Amino acid sequence: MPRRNAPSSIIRRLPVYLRILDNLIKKDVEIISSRTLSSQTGFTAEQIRKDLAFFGAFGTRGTGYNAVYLREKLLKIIGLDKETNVIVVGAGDMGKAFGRYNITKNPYIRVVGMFDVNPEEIGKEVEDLIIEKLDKIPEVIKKYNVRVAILTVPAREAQSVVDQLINEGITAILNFAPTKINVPDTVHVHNTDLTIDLQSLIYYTSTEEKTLI
Amino acid sequence: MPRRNAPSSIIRRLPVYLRILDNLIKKDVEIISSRTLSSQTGFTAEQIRKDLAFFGAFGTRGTGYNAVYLREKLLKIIGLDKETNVIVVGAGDMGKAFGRYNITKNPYIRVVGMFDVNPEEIGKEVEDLIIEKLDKIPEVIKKYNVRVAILTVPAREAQSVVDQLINEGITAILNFAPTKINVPDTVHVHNTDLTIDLQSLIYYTSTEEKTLI
DNA sequence: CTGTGTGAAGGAGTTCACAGCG
DNA sequence: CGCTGTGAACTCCTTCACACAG
Repeated sequence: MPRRNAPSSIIRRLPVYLRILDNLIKKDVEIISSRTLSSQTGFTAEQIRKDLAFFGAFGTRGTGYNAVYLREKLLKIIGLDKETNVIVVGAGDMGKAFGRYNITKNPYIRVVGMFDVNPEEIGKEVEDLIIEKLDKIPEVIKKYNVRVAILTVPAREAQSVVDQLINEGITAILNFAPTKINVPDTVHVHNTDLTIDLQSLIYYTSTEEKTLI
Repeated sequence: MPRRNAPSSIIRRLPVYLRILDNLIKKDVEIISSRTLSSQTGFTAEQIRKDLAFFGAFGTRGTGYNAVYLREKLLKIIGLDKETNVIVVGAGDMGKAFGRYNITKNPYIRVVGMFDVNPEEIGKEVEDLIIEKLDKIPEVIKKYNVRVAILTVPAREAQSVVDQLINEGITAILNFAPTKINVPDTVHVHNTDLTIDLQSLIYYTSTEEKTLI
């Protein structure tokens, strides 16, 4: 469907549109304009139209976008029209949080496995999952056709775990380990690093004080 | 110290440099080149030099950067030369994870309070913190001069909590609630949204399969 | 006359190529 | 001669302005 490689900046906004659409459809909204999407997302209306137009002309001039139709298009573009299974590697506090809290409430994505090295953690239940040893990963990947992994292991273990995961067929990694991980071009990584995020926020609090003086 | 408003893209890389420097200094490395930083961070050497040069000439031509000196400069630029206190609002799994796991190990940042609305959670201990009611926030903010909050409440509560926090003096928010929050220009927000991150990753796994066909 | 779709202009950040200094 | 520091070229995205369709 994409005419050429879509800019990652667009790709990161699509799920935002999808979420707004889901909410509005629940409220029986049928038609939605780029202006409405703009006020709910904070992106400009022009940008939203450009983003959507990148994948095709989904709207009706003078009217707006049909919410249900646009939602279906977005699902297809993102790849959420079929269920996606993911695994969580690293069953620390953070991993457990993802295992139960965030994802189970998401209609499109399902956590099908949770893994850790720590023998004390093995066998513990997190929601409907049982924490297993890392060497069970290949089995689960095969059974559920998993391509996406959430990585919440300590920094020093990250690279070796990543190497294993890639070897076993993972092609996308959501990395919460506070370190750079090396992957081949075929694998996509998104890094989220609390320390980096916090420290860069602190920059703004301190410069604000400076400029006020 | 910044000559003009620093681009946020630079600001987000500074903590990465800092982390590498900390690691290298522990190994008694004294001089470090932009090339070394490049291989450890994945950013290009030119970019790293530009980033650092934005704040001043910290290196020595022909040699490189003095690790300890550069670290001190970075601490000062980011605002980590003095201890920064933060609070966590929302003591769900995610909030608890941040309360104990990630931040207590960070030498520059200290979590000084953890808050929730749920009466069942109040009084529970997380590491050396006791979960308190939201109305205790002003007290803690005053006592510890807090400017930064980590927000891990459900989406529907986010905006009202944010309004309170800003009212009480918070100027920077690390937002984990899966929703857009509205703040005045004086307040900085960084959004981290697991669902958005996962869904955009999934885009790449599905397009990869398409292009292989 | 409303709201989408889009070429053109503009802006922000990155890469290049090299000057400058130890 | 090595590695930093930096103007200039370039690339990518965003904003603007308007044509176009209902």
